[in-house]
Amino acid sequence: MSEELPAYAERVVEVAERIPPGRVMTYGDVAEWLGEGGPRQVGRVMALYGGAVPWWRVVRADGLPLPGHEVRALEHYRVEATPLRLTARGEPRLDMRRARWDGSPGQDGQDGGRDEAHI
DNA sequence: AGCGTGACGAGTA
DNA sequence: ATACTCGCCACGC
Repeated sequence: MSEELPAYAERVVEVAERIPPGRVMTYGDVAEWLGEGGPRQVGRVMALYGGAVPWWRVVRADGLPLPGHEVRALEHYRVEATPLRLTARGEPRLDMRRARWDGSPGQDGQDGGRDEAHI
């Protein structure tokens, strides 16, 4: 059976699928990268069709994991060695400074030279 | 038609 | 760092 999803949704999931392990993209970044729609649109698409793609690599600009899926996301982050940062409250949140992916090739890995302090 | 809500983001206090 | 406000767009009542 062919799942015909909207063209915009298809682009969104394609971008999400193209995000390399250990890296993340914000909803706004995906929208900006596509040049269409906004963060909320991307969020809606992910909420509906995100189950077919690595949804944990698409996060909020705050770097806060999805409420309700924190454990699942953190598990993936631990496996993929995604740069994390501990907040004052002791809650693990993504270190956007290093984990953010701009969609350019060559950044599929971590930055070298920098001391990787993944929690 | 208006109004509220949501897997958002940025600005301001 | 937190809390509040506004802008954004699509969906549902």
